Amino acid sequence: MVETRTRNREATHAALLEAAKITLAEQGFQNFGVNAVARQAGCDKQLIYRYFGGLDGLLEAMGGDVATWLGAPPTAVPGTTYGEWAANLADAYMMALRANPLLQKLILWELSAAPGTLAPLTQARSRAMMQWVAAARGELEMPTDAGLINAVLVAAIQQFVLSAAVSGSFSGLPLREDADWDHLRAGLRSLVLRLYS
Amino acid sequence: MVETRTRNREATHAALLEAAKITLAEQGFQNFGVNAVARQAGCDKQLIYRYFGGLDGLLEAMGGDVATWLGAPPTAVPGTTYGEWAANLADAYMMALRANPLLQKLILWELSAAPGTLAPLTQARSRAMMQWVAAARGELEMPTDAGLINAVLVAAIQQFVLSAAVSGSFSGLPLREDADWDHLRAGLRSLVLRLYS
DNA sequence: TCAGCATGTCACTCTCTGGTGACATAAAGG
DNA sequence: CCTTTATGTCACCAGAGAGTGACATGCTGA
Repeated sequence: MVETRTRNREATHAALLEAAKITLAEQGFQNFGVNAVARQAGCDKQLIYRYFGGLDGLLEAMGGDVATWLGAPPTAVPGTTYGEWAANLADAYMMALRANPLLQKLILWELSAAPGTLAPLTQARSRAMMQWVAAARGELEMPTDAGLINAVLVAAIQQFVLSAAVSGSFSGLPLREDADWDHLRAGLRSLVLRLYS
Repeated sequence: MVETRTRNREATHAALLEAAKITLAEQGFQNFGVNAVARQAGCDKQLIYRYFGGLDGLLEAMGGDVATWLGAPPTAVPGTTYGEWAANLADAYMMALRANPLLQKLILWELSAAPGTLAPLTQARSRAMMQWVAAARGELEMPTDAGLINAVLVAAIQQFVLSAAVSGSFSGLPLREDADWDHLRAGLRSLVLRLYS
């Protein structure tokens, strides 16, 4: 019988993982470290070394989780064109990322870290992202230049969300209120539809 | 007669500014601090406090410089359409940013810093960017939705360049060799032209 | 019950950073 | 020549972080 005991390795292990996510989401990667995570978890940092072998191990463990951070993708309605599907997915991704500080911080970290140091998490996130898209796409076939167009969309969306989180705007266009975002969503939708027409 | 003396406030002042740019470009914002800059400049950090009042003052001083970091924008050929102009400018911006680690690190810093802490530099960069674009545009008039389209272009370009610098790719498309970039440039150009047709 | 182990805590070292006061000396002016 | 000031250097402090060895104690099985 495994109840909640004062000493419980599994529970502590899980608590540390949860604390790591909270710390990253709330404090950002700049303040992410063994001390901060242990503080958040309310236990000693020594346990991070014992149970995960250090920060690297903790990051690897977080990587196993990353697929769940985006939630479920929107399901493709059977009758839609590729353009409509792409517009819906771009919209869904933008809103999901906007509501997810943890994922924002991770993306930022990947951009800021020395190359290679964040490899496990980067790969896990990349794979999760692909799966998210693949799950949304039914058996729609892609136009030839969809790869580039979608890359541009994803890139722009990420930059918008990251910039909005820190400055409330990007390149002049305001991204503070919901109305601002609705404006952007509408514009982006028509832009995607035009590109795929 | 102001020659190069062993003691020369102006020269030291300039050396510190230069060292600040080098440090940021080479080490990134994570390692940017009074110690690192002083090391780079080969003098004591005390002088940063004395001549700039601290790191904040040094950043403000860098802000005065920022307009020159992008170099001269491409001049608009008189007979071009807005779409061609936009495609040229996007291409020029992408290549200029790609060749400019200092600007890359600054953008990344702005995205990662706590809101407000980088205000002087952010404003200076924003202003410089506007001037750069304004200098390139002659008396072309913008289509109605050019604001959104251009924002998407700038956002995507920045994300591409930042991601390429750290991982050599973005969302599956490789961005390592010049050939990769040429491919992206061609695709982006046709995409911009289509959007503005 | 009690010995042994797993879990958890503490204290410490080492290094790095930002920041400051005290000191040395080159330059300039009387 | 000598005083004064500006320029530069050094030594130090407090704080935070990574990492580690020693210790305390709850849990478990014999």
